[in-house]
Amino acid sequence: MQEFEAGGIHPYHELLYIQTGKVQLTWLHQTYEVSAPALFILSANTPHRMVQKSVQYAYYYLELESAEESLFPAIAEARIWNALQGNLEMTSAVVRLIIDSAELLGSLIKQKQAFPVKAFETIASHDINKIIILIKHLLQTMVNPNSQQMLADEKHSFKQAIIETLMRYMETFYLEDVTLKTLVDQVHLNPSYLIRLFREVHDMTPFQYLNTLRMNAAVSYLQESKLTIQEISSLSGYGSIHYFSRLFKKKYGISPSLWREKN
DNA sequence: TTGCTGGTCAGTTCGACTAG
DNA sequence: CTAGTCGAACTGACCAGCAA
Repeated sequence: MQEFEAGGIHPYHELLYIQTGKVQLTWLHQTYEVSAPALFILSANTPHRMVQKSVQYAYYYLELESAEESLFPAIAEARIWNALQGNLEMTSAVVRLIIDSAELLGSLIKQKQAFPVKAFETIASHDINKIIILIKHLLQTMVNPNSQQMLADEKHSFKQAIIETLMRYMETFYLEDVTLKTLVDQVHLNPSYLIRLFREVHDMTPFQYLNTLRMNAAVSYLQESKLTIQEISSLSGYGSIHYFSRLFKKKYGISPSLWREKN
């Protein structure tokens, strides 16, 4: 079988529905091997790659416009939903509704030519909004502390998903100006609670983790390049050479330039 | 369990300085 | 002149404690 591959990274959110067959999707360092029906929700600017795993398969994907984007679940929520794919509890009325809606949307896309463009876009937009609202409703039910369905391991995986979202974010954007606010915006939690949660799961604060990433990058630049300390500090995500130099000395006991000489 | 508040201190920036 | 260090001042991340 010649394997088909699709995917990439896009500045808009995406819905990916597997109608028939079996595929493998890699998204945010997670690999999901699923059989139809499965509906993935892919956040904007997150790389993903899909590989076919059966001879017969069919899928469609939709890029979301700004109106639908405002409704789109946070990355942490998307992670939880995507992890459920291929193993959906079809006896759940809400899950049934979501899948039926995705099927209907697929039928609509097939008959796209039968509608004026504007009419097609309006109908599709309503279907997309319905699907997103249903998914968010289902996730809220899952994470509601009063819900009977909320099992201990689900709670754990929810926290894990939030922390992993933050870690992947910092791994991707460590060169940018990452602040507590940008992290908060990723998962929509209270800042102090976010830090407590991160420490609980990872035994370090978000910024300790970020600095570890940056320092690792700096060390490899010192070892493998002839860049100046100024350039390395910038390429490692430090806004200021002064701060980088001091942080480096604190960690390794000597300045960056001396470290390079000795290594 | 989750979110908020206020105090503390580490993180960050900036300007001055030294060495080569 | 460039690269790097140091010290002072400011900012905001973090923690502890409390409330809902």
